[in-house]
Amino acid sequence: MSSAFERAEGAAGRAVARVLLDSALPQLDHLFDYAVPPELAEEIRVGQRVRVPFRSRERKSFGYVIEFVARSEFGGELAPIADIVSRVPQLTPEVWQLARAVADRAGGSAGDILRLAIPTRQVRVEKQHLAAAERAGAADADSGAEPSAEPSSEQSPEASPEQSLEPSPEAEVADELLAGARLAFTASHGPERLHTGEWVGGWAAQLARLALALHARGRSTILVAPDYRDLDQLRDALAALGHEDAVRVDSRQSNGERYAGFLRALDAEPRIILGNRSAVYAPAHELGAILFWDDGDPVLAEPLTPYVHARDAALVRAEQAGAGLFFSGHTRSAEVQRLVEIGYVRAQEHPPRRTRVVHADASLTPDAFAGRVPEFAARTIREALRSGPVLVQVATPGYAPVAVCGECGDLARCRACAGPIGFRVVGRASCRWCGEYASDWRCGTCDSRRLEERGMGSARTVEQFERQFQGARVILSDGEHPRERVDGRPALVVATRGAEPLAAGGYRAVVLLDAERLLSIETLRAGEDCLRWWENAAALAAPDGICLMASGGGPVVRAFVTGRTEEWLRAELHDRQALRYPPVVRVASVSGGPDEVERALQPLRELPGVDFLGPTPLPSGGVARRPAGLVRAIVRFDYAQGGEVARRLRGALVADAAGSASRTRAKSPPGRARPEALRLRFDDRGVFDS
DNA sequence: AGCACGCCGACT
DNA sequence: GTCGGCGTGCTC
Repeated sequence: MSSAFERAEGAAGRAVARVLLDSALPQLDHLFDYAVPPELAEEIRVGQRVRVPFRSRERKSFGYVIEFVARSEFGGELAPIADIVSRVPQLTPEVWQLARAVADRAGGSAGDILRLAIPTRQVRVEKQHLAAAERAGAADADSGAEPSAEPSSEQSPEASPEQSLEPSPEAEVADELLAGARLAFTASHGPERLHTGEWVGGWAAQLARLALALHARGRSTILVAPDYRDLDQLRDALAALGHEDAVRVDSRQSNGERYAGFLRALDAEPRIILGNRSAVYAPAHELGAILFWDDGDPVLAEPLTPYVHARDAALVRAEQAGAGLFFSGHTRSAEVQRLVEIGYVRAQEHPPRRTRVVHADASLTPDAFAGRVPEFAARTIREALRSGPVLVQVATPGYAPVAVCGECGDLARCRACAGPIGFRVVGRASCRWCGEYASDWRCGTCDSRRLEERGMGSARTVEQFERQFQGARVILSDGEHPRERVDGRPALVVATRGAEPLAAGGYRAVVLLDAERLLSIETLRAGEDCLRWWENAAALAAPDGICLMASGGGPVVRAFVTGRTEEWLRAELHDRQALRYPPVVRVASVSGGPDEVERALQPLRELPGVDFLGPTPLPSGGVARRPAGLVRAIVRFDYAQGGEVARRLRGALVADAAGSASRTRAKSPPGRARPEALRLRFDDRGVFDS
């Protein structure tokens, strides 16, 4: 950023520090100039966290030093920086540039992105890290080697097999990525045995080899996977290849662990950074590539403002850093498919190895139900159970998803919130929205008090299977009690989608139930999500195992059964083109009071490639306790207009927030934020779902 | 968010 | 001529 400039100009060139303040206020999302006092001139650096006076001489705010300039453009007198919080420059120029660009694209504040990127400091952890780095530096100076920030406790790299540059498929891909390639890769089904004896998905072993090939070339890699179970597999695969010291970023870490990893990522060393969605913002020395596993998983969408999807942040970062991008999955997301079709991402051509899939549609043999599964599926399960584990994927956790009146058959509704009632546990009906137990339930139609179970949750399926397959070991894995692994002995494993355990050697059979129920989820992404859930489950089968689609029909099921998922996705994207649905266009939802929303939309009306849905009234009350009178509009725009749309909506947000202070004071009593305040949300894939 | 500034009506 | 209401805009 300004380092060359700094050296040239010396202390005079650093007389003024430009600082980004910690603040959620959109009006403050720009740089403020501060004088660098003489006593801090020696130590101060770009990227350091500082304490500065703000709003008055006494009140202090925190912020990051973004750059130095010789003199300020600001008209008034500059306040001096009060303090340097830590001598470690926590914000690298690359991450700053990324945060700025990502925030601008999403109509948000850079500070909101930095909160995801930089963990809170832990003094003890930092002292430890700096002491270790100093010791290593001193040791290196003695031996005449390059100074290194590497803590001395780490393994010597020569001891591990990871340094080899031998030709391999991964080495070839690594070279392409380092030349800036952007690739979409469909990973083969099936598990792989590590030389430690552990089993991981073949995809994990492959991504680990790729990350190590990049590491061997002296470059850092960011490896992003949706959840901790995927991350554990990648960690194991890396460890088996001799790389024990990947930097981990995940939500289960303590803040100390997180900060320790962050400091290691900051070191001037190539690192493999392994993490969830926020890992895309990690500092990385000489970033070579960002690798994604299963980018279609919705948990990669950030739930905090400005709601930027990890994939989008990675696209920006790869572009800025000149790094490669690698999207790996058993299926392709609609977003990556779009990137392939516009030629921005290149699809790997080799057909992946795929589990044999058979369709055992119950509707073809209507009398063939012996219990939870059609007779043909039951035979397959019995057969497979003789030699190993069998996976059964079900749609719903709990006992029975739906409760109906035992007299008239009407759907049972919660007395408190009118939500649907179901059985999470056998014999215990409760509301699926508010959780209230339906102990004194009465039917609104016939006044009966008798509730009946409808539908099959995972627990009820287990109950059925214990009867139907007597003597079999039945194992349950769901969101509440996930099982990461099962051994290779015969067992009937019932799992909800996404909670399937990995089986040593792979499952003899994978049975997919409830297709019609999954497909009936009314979202724009239902088809895409189903293909992802099914392919990910099928991938857990042994190479000679079988996958059984036990029900359903229609284009999505057909695409899965015949393995023509890419064709289906192409057609799906083509349909969305006609409808102007994402990801063919971008969307932003603009909500708030009718006047506020109208003022925000006004500047967009003249832009080409932009259209509007609404504004329409938002429902009041509900779980969010939203007041009445609010509206929402959906703005759809071409990618090329994204920058301009975001800039104008952001302008409206700043104006609304600046004016809001006075209006709030005048009217509502002090309390929560002004409800009619303007709210923006870009690229929310849920906007078209009811 | 909090605080200063300034414009307009009501007062000494 | 001056005090203080509150709407407006700035915070380095």
